[in-house]
Formats: sequence, structure tokens, C-alpha cells
Amino acid sequence: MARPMTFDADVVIDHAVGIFWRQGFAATTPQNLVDELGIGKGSLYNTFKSKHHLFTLALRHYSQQRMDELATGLEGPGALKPRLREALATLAGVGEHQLGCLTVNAVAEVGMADAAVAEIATELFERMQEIFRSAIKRGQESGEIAATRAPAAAAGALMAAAIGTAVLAKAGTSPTQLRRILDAAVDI
Amino acid sequence: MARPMTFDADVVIDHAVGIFWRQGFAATTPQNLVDELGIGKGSLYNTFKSKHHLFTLALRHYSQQRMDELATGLEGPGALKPRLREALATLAGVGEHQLGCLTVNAVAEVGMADAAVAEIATELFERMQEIFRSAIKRGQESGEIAATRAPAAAAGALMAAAIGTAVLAKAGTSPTQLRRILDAAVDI
DNA sequence: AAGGTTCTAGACTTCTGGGTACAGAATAGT
DNA sequence: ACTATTCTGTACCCAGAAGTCTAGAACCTT
Repeated sequence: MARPMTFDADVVIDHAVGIFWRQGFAATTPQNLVDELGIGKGSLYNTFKSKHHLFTLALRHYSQQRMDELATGLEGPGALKPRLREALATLAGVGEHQLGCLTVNAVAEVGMADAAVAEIATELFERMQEIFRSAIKRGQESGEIAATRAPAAAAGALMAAAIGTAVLAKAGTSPTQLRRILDAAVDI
Repeated sequence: MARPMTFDADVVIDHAVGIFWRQGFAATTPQNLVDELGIGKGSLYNTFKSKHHLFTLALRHYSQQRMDELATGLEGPGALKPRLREALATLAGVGEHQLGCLTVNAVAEVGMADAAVAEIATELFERMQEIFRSAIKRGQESGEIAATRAPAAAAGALMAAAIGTAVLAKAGTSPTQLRRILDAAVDI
């Protein structure tokens, strides 16, 4: 018994991800959002409360999507290393957008000063490490990776490499060089 | 035949590094700078032209300082690996400020959108990789590191690990965990 | 088809970021 | 001591960021 919303909030959040990704949080104005999302300011603030809140929603959406992608990308039979390489390259956006990782950007921009962002980022990093860890463990069981290495620490190193590569990608490092770095990182 | 400046520009720049490091570029207001630097707005804009220009000066100052530190830290005789570990930990600010790396933060915040920042960052990354590369080469000559590895690629991987660790540090990861990650990364 | 309710567009308001202008203070040379 | 010059501090300015408010549109129920 009331007028229904003319847009799908999830679609808008998904769209907002791209905007924040390109511009960062501070550099994105409400006007930017209104223009690009194609909804009015009233709807924006009615539905999402504030720019900051929309940002956290976008960040969370992005994190989950990325981690699901990573998990499925590493699963399945066959050689692990090429899968790892590909997964890292995808995470860092090598060769396509070169925008780095939204979460990494967010952490670097606001860091601990923003509790909500810090929490989402911490969650993502934990999940990422866990995904890497289990992949490494599987690799060790199949004999592809030396069993001498502690999976947790190696997973952490992989994660650090992924994050570092994302930053380098954003800084404009060439895809070929990024590939070489990833190859070296995966050869643990 | 004119009134002399009552402050040393280099000292102020050095001080500004800390402010930008803690708060980021966008989140730092001219008022912040005036308050913390202890100079008037007139002097600020007279001497440094704009907030952005001061930022680039601070960033450059920081980069050079950090890289000099890194280079001297890796020189000298003795085992290379502990030196590397220590150098990486210092770069990422493990256990002290945990603010990550100013340059990394800057890249993640503004990225390619700011040509000056991008240039300084690229320079720093190149120099960092070069320092790592020559250290690795020395390690190979002394037999501490397997000669099968390509120094350039390994240096890139080390750099990525350093950057990633800096981000993780800023995200609030515990020093002990960061140490473990660095240990794994250095064991290439 | 009428009414209650919720959504929408966008004009409007507030506030602050970033910077300028200017009056006065401190010097070195003469 | 006087002056030309450059520095300092502060009041001021303007644009735009973030958010509010309201008139009216769209829908569901009955």
C-alpha cells in the first residue's frame, strides 16, 4: 500500500563499488553518486543513510564477491600453481582496470581511523589467508608443494604478495612486470 | 635586506610527513597543518604554494629518507637474511607506529589520478627494487642465496611483500603475525 | 476511484576546506 | 635612522561537500 522503490538497492551498491574503486572514498562526492547511480539525492540518503554507510555496504559487497571468486578459482583438480598465479593476478587487477584492490585502497586511505572499514578489511584479510592456507594444504597433500613449509605462514606471504601487487598495479606498473613478480612470489 | 624566515622549511617538511602519514592527504586540512606545524597560514602558502605541493615535498622527502635507510641497512657484511627481515619490518613499521608506508598510502588514496604522486611513487618503487636486487645479487655471490633465482624477479617479490606487509600493518595486524609473514617471505 | 502511504526529484541550507589579501613586524644596507 | 623588502598572522572569501526538506508522483487496498 505504498509506492515501491524504482531501483534495486543491491544493484546500486554494486554500481557504487565501481565508483568508490575508481575515485576513493573522500574524492567521491554525493553529486558523483547521484549522477552515476542515476537516483536522486533523496533516494540516496533515504535508502543508504549516508555516504559513509553506502561505502561500508559497497566495501562489504566487494569483499564477499572477491573472496567467493578467489575460493572457487582455487578449487578444483589440476596443478595449483597456475591457479594461484591467475587468482593473484585477478585480485590485483593485473592487465585490466589496474585499480588495485578496493579494500586495500580503503585501508590505506582511512586505516584505523574508521572502525567500520577496519573491521571489514580485517575480516577480508582473515578469510583470504584462510583460503590460501587451505589451498596450500591441498597442494601439500597432492605433493605439489613441499610439506616442510608451514601453510599458515606461506598463506600470509602469499596474501602480502597479493596486496603488494595490487598496490603496484595501481601505481601503474606494467602487466608484464607484475606477472614476473607474481611468478616469483608463487614459487615458494 | 629583508626579514628572514623564522622557521626552517626542511624541518617543517619533515614534520608535515608525520601529519600526512597519520591522516592521509584528503583528511588533512590546512588548519591541521597550521596548528601542528606552528606556522601561520600566510607562511604556509607563501613558502609551499599549496597543500598539494607541500604533500609532494613531504612525500619525496620521506621516500628518499626511507630508501637511504634501506640501502644502508642492507649493506655491510654478515648474513643477509636477518638484515632483510629487519629492513622489511622497518619499512612496514611493524611494531611501532603501524601506519604503513606513506607512499603506499598515497598511491592507494589517489593513484594515477595525481601525476606528481604517481611519479614519486614509481621512482621509489624502482629504487626499492634496485636496492633489493643488488642485495640479492651479493647474497648469491656469497653463496647465501641459491643462484638459480633471477635477482630482479625475486627483488620484485620482496618489494611486493614489503608493500603488502605495510598495508596489513596499517590494518591492525599483530606484530607477531606480521613477523611470521615476513619470515616466510624472506625464505625464498 | 479515493485515500493512505511511501518513494522521488531537486531546490535549499549549512559548514568547512582551501586559499587570498592585507596590515603590520622584522631585517640589511646606506 | 630610514627605507626597501620580505616575512608573519589573521581576517576574509568562495566554492563545493554533505545532508535536509518539501511538493508532488506512484502505488496498493478497498
